[in-house]
Amino acid sequence: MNNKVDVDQLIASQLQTVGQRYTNNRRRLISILLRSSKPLSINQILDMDPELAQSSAYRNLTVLEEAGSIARIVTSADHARYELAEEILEHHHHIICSPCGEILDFRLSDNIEEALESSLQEIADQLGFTLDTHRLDLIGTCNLCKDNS
Amino acid sequence: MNNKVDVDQLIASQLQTVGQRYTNNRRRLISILLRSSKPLSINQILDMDPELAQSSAYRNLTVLEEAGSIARIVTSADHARYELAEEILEHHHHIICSPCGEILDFRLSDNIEEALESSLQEIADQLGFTLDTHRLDLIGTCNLCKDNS
DNA sequence: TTTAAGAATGAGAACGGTTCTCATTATTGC
DNA sequence: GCAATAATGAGAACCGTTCTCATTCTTAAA
Repeated sequence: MNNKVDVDQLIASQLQTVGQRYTNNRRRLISILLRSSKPLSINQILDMDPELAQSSAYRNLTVLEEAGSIARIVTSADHARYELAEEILEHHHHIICSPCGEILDFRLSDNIEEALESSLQEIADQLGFTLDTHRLDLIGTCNLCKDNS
Repeated sequence: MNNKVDVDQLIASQLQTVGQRYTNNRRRLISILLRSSKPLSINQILDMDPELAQSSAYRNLTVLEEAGSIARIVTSADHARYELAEEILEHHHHIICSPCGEILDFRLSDNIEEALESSLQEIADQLGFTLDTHRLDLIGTCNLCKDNS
């Protein structure tokens, strides 16, 4: 899933499945998220493309989320952040700086990730849950915020 | 930390440390959370004690969070939920039903939890983060919601 | 005990991120 | 081309949460 063409085709078909078009505005949003190595807030997205209207951006991000193309990340009460879905980015986790809200992606080693997943599946079975996914966030303070405090 | 007296003393000293009193309203909130086996939304809390004013409940939950006595859990865009801090409840994780928002607590086996934690510490070091905590959420659908769909 | 100073309370106003409305514009199938 | 339908964007509305401020309660000193 490293190729832009492949990503575009996947997203086009994801949108088609939920009866939505891959419009110009939606392509702009995807393009911004493709260029970013980390989840972006609405304001960051709008700053990167001032042609985007806020209301349409929100609406289209919701559509893209419903299509399964992007993921919305809610960490606290402030702005949500958006990134490409795991189907595109691969499964990963987040490390969050609580002072500034910055989020970086990271991956666990395969053996830890696998041990964790089988353990989680077992727990979900016991509790009678059908599992969609899991999310693992590290909460802390980045070097930059540490220096400024 | 199974004894109500111990919990009360711990919270009293946590509040004192941040220059706050353990008032009657704050005791009511703690009592509600102590009686619950799962994180509660504001509305659930107010339903359990109609004497509580909404604005005071919000303010006191914030004070208790700042004192480190309770934790605020934000899962998506809807209401936040509150539970006693890990210092009181022990370290644990959440399994969340995305249709209805219900949250249950669960614990990992010690060996998986330990392997995970040392791996996470390593990652935080590499990225230059000082780690406060981590959170692991399972997202899925509970049996009840499954039956109703 | 008073009593004064500071903290907590609660009703309602304000705030702000997000969603909705609706008139306009673009796209699609015939 | 031409309807029919979908997408767009500006601004209004929504709603969970926070703030304001007048009142009530606590605390500590006398």
